[in-house]
Amino acid sequence: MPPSDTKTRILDGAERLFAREGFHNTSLRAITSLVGANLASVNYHFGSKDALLQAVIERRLLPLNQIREAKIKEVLTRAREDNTPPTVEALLRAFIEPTLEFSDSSPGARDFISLVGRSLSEPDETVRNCFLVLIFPLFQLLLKGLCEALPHLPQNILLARLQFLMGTVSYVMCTGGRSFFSNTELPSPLDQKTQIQQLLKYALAGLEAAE
Amino acid sequence: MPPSDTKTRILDGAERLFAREGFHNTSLRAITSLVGANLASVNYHFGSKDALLQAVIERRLLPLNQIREAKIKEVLTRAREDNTPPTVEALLRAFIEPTLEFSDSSPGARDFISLVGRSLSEPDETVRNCFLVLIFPLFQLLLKGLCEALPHLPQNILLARLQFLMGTVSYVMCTGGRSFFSNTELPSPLDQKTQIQQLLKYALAGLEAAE
DNA sequence: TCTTTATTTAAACACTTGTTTGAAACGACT
DNA sequence: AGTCGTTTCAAACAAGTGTTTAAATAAAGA
Repeated sequence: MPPSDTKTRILDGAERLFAREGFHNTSLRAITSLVGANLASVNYHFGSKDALLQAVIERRLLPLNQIREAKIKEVLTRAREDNTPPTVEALLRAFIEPTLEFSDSSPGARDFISLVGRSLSEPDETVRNCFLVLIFPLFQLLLKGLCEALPHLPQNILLARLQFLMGTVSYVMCTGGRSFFSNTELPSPLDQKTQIQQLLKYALAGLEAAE
Repeated sequence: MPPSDTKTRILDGAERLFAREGFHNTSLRAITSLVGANLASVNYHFGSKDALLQAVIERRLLPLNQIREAKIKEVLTRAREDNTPPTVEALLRAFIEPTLEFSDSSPGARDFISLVGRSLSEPDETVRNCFLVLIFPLFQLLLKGLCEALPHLPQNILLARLQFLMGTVSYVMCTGGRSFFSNTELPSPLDQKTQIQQLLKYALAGLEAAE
């Protein structure tokens, strides 16, 4: 038996509700009653609502980031071995693909991804920083890779473009592939696989555009 | 004297706080005490907190959308007159540039833009729909324009790419040009003007990329 | 077995939330 | 003057918030 069954049940419920209703719009009572736990157990196991969010984030983001970091580093070292600059596409794939595989790995993971996707535009600075702190090193590594891949472009331009990329990635993440505009007057949306292909093409062209 | 001074003071305060702290994290007491109004005046003038949000949004978004719609339609009719497809760049400019001019028009407008920028990833569906309903016709018009500009690309692919664009635009809008990652280890960010130039280049390349 | 630690529970706490009330103050009009 | 519709105000309302408490229960070790 794991350290505490209720502890992970609370994590699961919090993940789900934080993702679907937002952090401030989710009460501890909603979480505990969803997973059949006592209200006080949240503060017993986690200490506070903020600490619960922290735990929800770290449980999934730490391992995910480890995978993404390893993949990006692999691209970088391989390029260094071959004495050629890394390709933007390889870097993008290393960053994006693990996220999607992870998103498909479990139903809770999908909620989590949309939670992370919304983190960039989270108004509450305390909440936002919970995410940013964990994402920043990866962001930095990716920027470094892009500088090697596109040495003819100034760093601050690459920084701006990388942030444009973060914008679309976080949008795709928090919509979970579905469109917010569900309307019969619009063409039917792409399936997830081709949507990702398109995302890669779109971002690739944007990042590599002439200055 | 306008219908009620407090009414617009409340709108201003709500706009500012909704943008900076988020809708659910802003209390009516915070708004009224910020602008020196009585708590009950919100319900007197607007009826409810939700209706206040609605009013905040409509006050600025209706005129802004009118401008954007006019500019896009102008591009479309001019292209039809010349019997040539509209250019993607002209469409993009018609969509993006009015937003930025508007954003610089007053300090409150800047807050408002970041509020709108976050709307796409707003977790609360009721809140999100306040924005989407107003943005949808414009979105549809822009898609139609893109279909004319890039007739060799399938509509559903253009739809996906337009949503990617919305992701980066809303990111730029809600950060207000500033980066979330403010760190000395990063290159210094672009000034706003060149950031917009870069955004146009980035989006243009992404939208026009081969299928 | 008894003892000690870890966990769960119901109840209460102090506080904030959006909303409503009814009286007071104001402004414009005759 | 006084009347009428509009606006402001302090106070209260009921409901919901995160957190704490102290007792009850379960689990584990000696």
